[in-house]
Amino acid sequence: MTDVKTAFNASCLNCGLQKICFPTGLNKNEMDRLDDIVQRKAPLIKNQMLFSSGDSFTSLFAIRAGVIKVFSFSDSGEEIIHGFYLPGDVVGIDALSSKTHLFNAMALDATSVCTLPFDELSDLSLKIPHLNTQVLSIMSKEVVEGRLHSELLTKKNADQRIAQFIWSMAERYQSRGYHYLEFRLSILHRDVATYLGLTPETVSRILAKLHNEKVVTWKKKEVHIQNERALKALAGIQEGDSLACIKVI
Amino acid sequence: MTDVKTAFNASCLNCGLQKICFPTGLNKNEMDRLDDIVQRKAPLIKNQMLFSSGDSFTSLFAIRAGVIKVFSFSDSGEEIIHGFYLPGDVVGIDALSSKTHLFNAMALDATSVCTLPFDELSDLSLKIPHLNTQVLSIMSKEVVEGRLHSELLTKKNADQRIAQFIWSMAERYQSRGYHYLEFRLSILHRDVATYLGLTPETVSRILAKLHNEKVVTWKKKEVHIQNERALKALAGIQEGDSLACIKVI
DNA sequence: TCTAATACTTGATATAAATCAATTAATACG
DNA sequence: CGTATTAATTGATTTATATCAAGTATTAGA
Repeated sequence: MTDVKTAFNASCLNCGLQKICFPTGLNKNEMDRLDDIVQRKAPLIKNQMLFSSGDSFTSLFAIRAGVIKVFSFSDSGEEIIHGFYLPGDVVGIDALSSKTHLFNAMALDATSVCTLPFDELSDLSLKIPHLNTQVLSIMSKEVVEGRLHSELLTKKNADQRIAQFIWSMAERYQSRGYHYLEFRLSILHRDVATYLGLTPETVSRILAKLHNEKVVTWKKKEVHIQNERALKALAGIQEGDSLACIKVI
Repeated sequence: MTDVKTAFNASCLNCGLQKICFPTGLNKNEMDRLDDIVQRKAPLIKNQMLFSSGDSFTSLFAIRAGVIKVFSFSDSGEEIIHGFYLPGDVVGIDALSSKTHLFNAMALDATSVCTLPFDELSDLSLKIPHLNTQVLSIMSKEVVEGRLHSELLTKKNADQRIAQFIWSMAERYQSRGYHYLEFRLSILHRDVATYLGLTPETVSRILAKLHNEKVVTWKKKEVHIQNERALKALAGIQEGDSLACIKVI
């Protein structure tokens, strides 16, 4: 275990994602105890499944690096994308009630995760009340996130959806301390279309327009925001405001 | 307190909603301890707010009778409806992270709720691990519910959305032991339109069609399902299958 | 019970985005 | 490194649902 930790340079205490992951608000001793139950394995390769619908639920997963796509299929076999999860985000909490995964989680890029066996996490939560609060907090943010997505789907047109999507990714990278005006996004335009309830053709046309208008360029997995103000305006963000206040970032 | 309980005939132990509310899986002693922290007040009247966006979060609310609409407003002031909550459902969990309500909750009819002060519930949860599991389970169902709503918004046409909405209400009433082919629904057609991402005109037209085709009639707050099979088929429910397996019902 | 306000209905028309179709570009892999 | 596969683009056309408009029905309040 110590070897593994060393190999992935990975204790919670040293992790740059502390502030947006589980350990938020834990003291050193508590963090060490959390660390003891965290398992770290070899990274997933692109297109590898973290879990699949039907798998029994045993653990939550905190993302250390990479991107995870969470999705399912409609009755008619169409893919439904529920979200893209970045470093510091936690996936798997939706399976807590059913004890079986109802969704699929796939790495879109080389992705490493911390595995938190849920039974052990539950036991520890009883001893560290603040940890329990953390788990509840992560779940409540996920609920709020879902409602923001519904708002996007019911109230925004195609341009606004795409602007909001790109801007929310920028904010999420910013909150993690990365560059937010230029970043790599290993998400297919097709997947963005699915997530936003649009077709790939529509996404392509709107990205072409945003590129021509020098608002934002997204080519070959690289996003360049050229006009932050215009992008935010399109996304419907009030100047000075942020999605972050209610968003899982 | 005893007086109040008597007045509303309301202890968890005697409550018909046990199986779909908090107490699921608690033994008699545990249920009594839960009962001790539950507060019951006079019912809300139609259009009265249970809480509003900006209110500080102190309690969860379990619905005993009536309907609660949870909603917010977009930047442009349009109402966004996130859900309708029935007896046995729990509202307020979305505020757990922010400690401030981000959404509004309004009674659509005379509605009575059980108030669960969250600090006391948290303390009790540490002593009754199964109660903690219950809270987590309720939240995870809420996440799944949100994703089903997103599926509806991205993959279903107007007819399917309305059929699915009516059928899901029928299932929820059925799971509570009420009549499910004929029931009172005190939800405005306009609110259903908002919830489903449609206009009132579209809802009106489709309800007229479903009435003519003798599938389902919804007039003056009364729903009559005349052709269950056709309704389920429209909603995209496989025969023998149910939304309930993954839905908060 | 009457009246005002709100909710719902129905028809005509407009429109945003889907669909269909045909290239071109990028990526993966032998 | 070249080829096969998959993804993205761009244009022409269709379509589901929104919008606009003008009614009728229902509900709430004096």
